[in-house]
Amino acid sequence: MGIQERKEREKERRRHQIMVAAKRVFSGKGFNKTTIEDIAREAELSPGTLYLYFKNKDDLYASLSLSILQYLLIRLEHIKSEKKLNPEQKLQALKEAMYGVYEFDPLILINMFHLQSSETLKNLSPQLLSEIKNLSQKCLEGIANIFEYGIKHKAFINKNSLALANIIWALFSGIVLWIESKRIIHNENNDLKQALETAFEIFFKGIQK
Amino acid sequence: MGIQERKEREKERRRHQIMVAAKRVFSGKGFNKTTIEDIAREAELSPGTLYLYFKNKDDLYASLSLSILQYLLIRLEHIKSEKKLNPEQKLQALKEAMYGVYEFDPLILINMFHLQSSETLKNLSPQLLSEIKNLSQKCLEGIANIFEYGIKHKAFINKNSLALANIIWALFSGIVLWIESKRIIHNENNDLKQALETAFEIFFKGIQK
Amino acid sequence: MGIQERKEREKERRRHQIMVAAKRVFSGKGFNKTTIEDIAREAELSPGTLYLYFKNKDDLYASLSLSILQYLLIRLEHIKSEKKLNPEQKLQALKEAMYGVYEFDPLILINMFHLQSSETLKNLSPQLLSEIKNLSQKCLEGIANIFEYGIKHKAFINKNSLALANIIWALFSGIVLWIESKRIIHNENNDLKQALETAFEIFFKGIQK
Amino acid sequence: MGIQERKEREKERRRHQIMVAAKRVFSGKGFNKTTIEDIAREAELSPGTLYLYFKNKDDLYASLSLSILQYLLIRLEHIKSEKKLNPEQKLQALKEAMYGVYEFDPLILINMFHLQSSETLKNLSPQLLSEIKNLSQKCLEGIANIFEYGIKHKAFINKNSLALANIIWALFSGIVLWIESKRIIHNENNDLKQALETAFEIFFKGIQK
DNA sequence: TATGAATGAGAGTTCATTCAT
DNA sequence: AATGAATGAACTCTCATTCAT
Repeated sequence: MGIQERKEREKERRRHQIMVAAKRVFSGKGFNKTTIEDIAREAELSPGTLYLYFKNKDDLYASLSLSILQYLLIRLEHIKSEKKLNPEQKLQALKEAMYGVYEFDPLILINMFHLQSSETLKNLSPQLLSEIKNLSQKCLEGIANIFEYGIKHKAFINKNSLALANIIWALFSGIVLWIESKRIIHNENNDLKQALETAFEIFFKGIQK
Repeated sequence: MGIQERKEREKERRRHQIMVAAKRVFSGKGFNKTTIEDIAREAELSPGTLYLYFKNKDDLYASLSLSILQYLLIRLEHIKSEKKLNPEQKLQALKEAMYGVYEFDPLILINMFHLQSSETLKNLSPQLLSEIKNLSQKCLEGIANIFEYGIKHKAFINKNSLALANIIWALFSGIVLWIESKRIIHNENNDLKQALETAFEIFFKGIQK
Repeated sequence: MGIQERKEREKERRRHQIMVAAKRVFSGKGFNKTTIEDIAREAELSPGTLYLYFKNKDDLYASLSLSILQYLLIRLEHIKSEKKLNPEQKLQALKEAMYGVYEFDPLILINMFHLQSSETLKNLSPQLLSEIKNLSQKCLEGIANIFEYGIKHKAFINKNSLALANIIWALFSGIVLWIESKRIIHNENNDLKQALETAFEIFFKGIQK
Repeated sequence: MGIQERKEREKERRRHQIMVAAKRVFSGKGFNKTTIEDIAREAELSPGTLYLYFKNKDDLYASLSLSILQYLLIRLEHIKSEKKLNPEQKLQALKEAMYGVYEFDPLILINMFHLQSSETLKNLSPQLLSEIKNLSQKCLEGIANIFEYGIKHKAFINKNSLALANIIWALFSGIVLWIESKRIIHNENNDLKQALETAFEIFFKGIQK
């Protein structure tokens, strides 16, 4: 049992090591220009080994997203459980959670949004796809829950809370991708934090009663 | 003279024919899964012919974006020249222009946002890249101009107009991509128009004085 | 009749114009890197037109050699008809003829030696190949004739004259190609004339009785 | 340790196996008509495998030349170290070395001279090109050394020894290519050995004091 | 479990040649 | 006679994946 456990842990650690390497390479070169060998080299493993831990390249890519969604979900559940916060404070907490997700690992986040908006989605294994769907669904519900709370307390305008969640999520991803894109196209080093701050400020003002 | 003209027109038509085919295939399979032969088959031409009209696959892909940006720019200039509109009406016009862009050709728009947020950008010919930069720059300025107008008229809160333009652009792209992504992941057929409508409503409310 | 003749002459001129262009391009880029379009552009004609004058690319390439062989043949026949020269003087004349051939058009000459030593030979039309064979045969005989003359006059050692002709021809081509190759590899600007001079001097000394 | 060594050896063997196959195919069809797939098939490997051992087609082609130059260099160094030979005997040894090089592998030798006199040179990797330059430079110096020796001993006429080396090298390559070419054009099966013999005889006579 | 050599399908692209005008 | 747009076969090279060790 102890041995089994240790093996389990070691396996998990190996998986993690690969994901860290993958994240770095994907972020630097993008999905298509990244080769399995690049990742293997970065992880100091052989290409074949990667296939012991991930079904294929797509799966490895998508697995990165799972970790960040899990992190976000924890933050959201934490917000939900904070009974003392008023609606506005919850919104502030959401903003911080989102920025926290970005700071937690910008590269992974960008990866995830790329994944979200890309053809890769179509090639995932059904199982992984369903895990992602499941998690992102839960996250959306977590966000919606915050709006629900504000609406119930007559602090926010009466809109469908899930619709609001989708919009704020789209806003978040749009900003992250657009800022990143400007960095590539224009070599501008725009300040994401500032942009997010402003966007949320406007959004919050926009939904207040 | 007449001959020259006719040839010019035919050449343009051929280019168009290829772009239409490309758009369809790219939208269906994504950039990387789309092969030149796919497009050629769709356009009922031979693969070699495509290279008479486009330097390579990247260029063809990016060319699609140019057309839609041009369309948007025209709409924006039109809004600017409408002297009788008050700030709120201009914002409404912007919303309609954006939705118009989507309706003009949803597939191309999605293509463009994919391009914007992807590695493909890094591989474009400098010339084409600069054309895109140039056009999108002008579009952003066009949007900023609307906010400028509202700020000057004390209708909008006093924020940097270009920052606002970036945010609304990010919001727009985020929504389009996110809705599209939900269509793929969840087979949901979400209503983009409704989402845009709500998002703009909130945003407008958020920047009003 | 006059018309027919003029047409004939114009056709010949066009052929010539193409060959001149081809020579320039082939010399600059080598056979394989040269495209038919390159040549057409240089000749200020369209690709299709070239095929009215030459069966294909190989033929065009080989045709260049014919002209230079013809030139050499004339020089050789001239030497043969010079009854007043002694064997040594004839050898000197041969040397000058060869250098003359080089000067007549170095590019074509190099082209021809490349052709001689290359795979292209295998792809020529039988007709063109036989023309080349025929002409080069005659040239070799012309050279052999000079040696024959020297042997008969007891000025040269008694070797098979055709064998000698082959050797001097190989020496000539070897030097031209080798000097050219050094120019490419080492960026050296070796003096072909000097090398030829020395080589012939040694050779002549080597066959004297 | 033993494992490492064995792997090294096997890798070398694989490389060799590919080179043998390449040589055969190149010789039969020439550089341009030879496809990577041809070579792979001949080597009983897959096309991809070739790229594990050679950077590209050009590199594979050029690598063939390296082996023969190395062989020649060894022979030349051997001649140099033979202190008992007089100048004439050294020349005889050079002749034999050259013929030995031909016999060592006629196909490779012809390949190398083709390479030398062709556009392919322009496309080699700088590294490989410099290896070839280096080796051929050393070979030329080795040959020049023999002439030097003869000149010092007053056996040969006083010419620049490197110039003589270039000439004999050009003569050698010229003969090999010309004989090969006659084999292709005329289906003659000329005797290279005889031609070389005669050529060297004349050359030697030509440089003797 | 880990390796990494080998695979081989498949991609983008080129260009000699054709043929309707 | 001249054009040049269109063809499409053929090329080199890449790389995700497998499997014997």
